Amino acid sequence: MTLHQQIKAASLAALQALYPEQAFELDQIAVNQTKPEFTGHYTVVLFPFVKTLRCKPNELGEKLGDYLLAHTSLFSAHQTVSGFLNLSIKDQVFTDLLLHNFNNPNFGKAAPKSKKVMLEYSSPNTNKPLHFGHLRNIFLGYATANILKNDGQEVIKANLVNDRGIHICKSMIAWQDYGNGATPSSTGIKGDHLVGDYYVRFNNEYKKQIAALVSQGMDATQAEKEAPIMQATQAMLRDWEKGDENVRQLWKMMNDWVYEGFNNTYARLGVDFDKYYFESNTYLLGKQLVESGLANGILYQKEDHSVWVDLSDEGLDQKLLLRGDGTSVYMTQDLGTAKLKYDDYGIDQSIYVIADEQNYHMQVLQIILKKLGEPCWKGIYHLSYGMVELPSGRMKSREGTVVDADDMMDEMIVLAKEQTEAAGKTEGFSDAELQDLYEMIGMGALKFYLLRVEPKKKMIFDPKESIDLHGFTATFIQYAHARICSILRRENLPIMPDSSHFQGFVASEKLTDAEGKLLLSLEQFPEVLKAAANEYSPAIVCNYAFGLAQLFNSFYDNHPIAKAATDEKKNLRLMLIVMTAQVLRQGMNLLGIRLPEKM
RNA sequence: GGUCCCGUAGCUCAUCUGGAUAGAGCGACAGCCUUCUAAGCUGUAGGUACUUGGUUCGAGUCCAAGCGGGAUCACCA
Repeated sequence: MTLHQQIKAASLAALQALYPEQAFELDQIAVNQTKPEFTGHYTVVLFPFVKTLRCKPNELGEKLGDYLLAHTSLFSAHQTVSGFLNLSIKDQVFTDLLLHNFNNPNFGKAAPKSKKVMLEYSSPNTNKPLHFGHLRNIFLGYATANILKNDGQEVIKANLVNDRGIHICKSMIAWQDYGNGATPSSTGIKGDHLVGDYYVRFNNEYKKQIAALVSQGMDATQAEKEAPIMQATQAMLRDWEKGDENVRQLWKMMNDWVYEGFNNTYARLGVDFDKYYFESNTYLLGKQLVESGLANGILYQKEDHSVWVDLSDEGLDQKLLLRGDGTSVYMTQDLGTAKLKYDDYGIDQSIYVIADEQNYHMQVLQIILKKLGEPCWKGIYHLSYGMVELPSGRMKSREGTVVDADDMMDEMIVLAKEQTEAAGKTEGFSDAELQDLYEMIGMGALKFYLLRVEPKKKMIFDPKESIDLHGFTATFIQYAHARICSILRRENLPIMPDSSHFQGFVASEKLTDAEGKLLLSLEQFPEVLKAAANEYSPAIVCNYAFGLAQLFNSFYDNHPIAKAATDEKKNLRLMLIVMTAQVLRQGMNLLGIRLPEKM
């Protein structure tokens, strides 16, 4: 049990004992961290009780505080200030925590529970490379999966690849018409970028053709339909659906280029997947669901044979599920895939990491599944995040106004190199070690930048301003970690020393304010991770880790560690920084951010 | 127009789910390296939490209305 929980429980028991005629609920008891301007670590708010108990807040505070001190071994002092009972935690509670956990790699890790979730993220289209916006999705998905695993859940990371459709054919047509047989190996261009180039090429040609038709007097919407390149693309899609061998071959070849590129990018990003779904395999699945829904009278059919669902009882509109010609739409596919995931793994929850532009779609998906009586509807959770925009607005790959993911990584690593060199911190590293360090710093900064904001909020990224390596950044946390490792090296201690290094240690000296603050923060790590899991929010971990690193830096500045006044203090502080480093590592590890031992 | 999301320091964000005088980072200004890494630390300036009402002992947080920004409401995905 965390201190926070213990204090709540103890306060409840105390109130119950002091006022046996009253009934109290755990939820009524608000326990907060004490504000820095007051003495104490945790604060019980007394106002909720003064009305029913008809007593003065300060009297209640005194009574409650006295009782807690007498009946628990948690507190050393209490003080009531204008309705708030401030409790000071005994040093021994903190030193016990430290002794038991300073080198515990499982501190903050929850016991396994029987909950199986699938978390779908990334889910790219295969017609263009990944951009900065996708990175938010990917980091968010990967980090959240780790956070849920840490919470004891079984997590299957899935990637639903959108590998078919008209947009894929656009790149194919452009390559066929203008590519002259270019391949990644013949051009030296990464596969996903090469295909993306032809997607842009398609749009350029398309625009030209429309303009030409319009100048001949055709109206714009007509021209959009009749542009020869669009006609050819639609024909290609039909051929694809028919299984035309040449088209399928071209399709497979170009998609393979893209996958090779994506795999390269995923590897650099440090993310992976347990299961891939391909829309070319699953896009027909939903049809069956829709047909049985039609047979059961849950859905209805119009004269043109198109199939619809009526959601007016949910306050929504009608939604098309099958076209008049029997082909499926986006929603149909998603219905099928949702069921497939459930059937494949018997999952309890199905999480979708998808941008907030699809909030409505996800809401409708769930409602339709519910109407169809598919049990998988219950577990659907849309982890919605705000889009990443440029100062000029949304990124449009069609218009080439995107910040490319691969370029971004390169730039971040260059930035890390420049700043490391500028700080004169390259001595004592081999070239390979430096390269690894730049990678850690650059990628760490990028990941942290995208994860530190609450997922729901949209972000604006200005490419002209590079991502900072100071302040609220991964670099700051990495630096704190490197400093700790440096001290341990000088003391000839491993990063994770076992208790034999501290034989015979007894904590008897009073903790300083800074020591207490660090320990208080360390103690909160498990509940922070719990909150991050409950709220699907890596940002909570970012904020916590930064706060902890801040506390450490401040502690470091005014407390000698290796040269502490007594052996006891030295050992205590060494254990304290070992634990701090371990918690920082574990927290950042959940976010996919590595911490160097030297920088 | 309907529905949903957002609005906190010049900028980027927190505020532990309703608690004390709203906190960090960047930027600005002023200090701190013969002592474990100055990518750091300490301090100063910076606020009508979009507005107006309401609920409450207590509201940035909950409710209502309005203002501003965004998303979405396709036989696109």
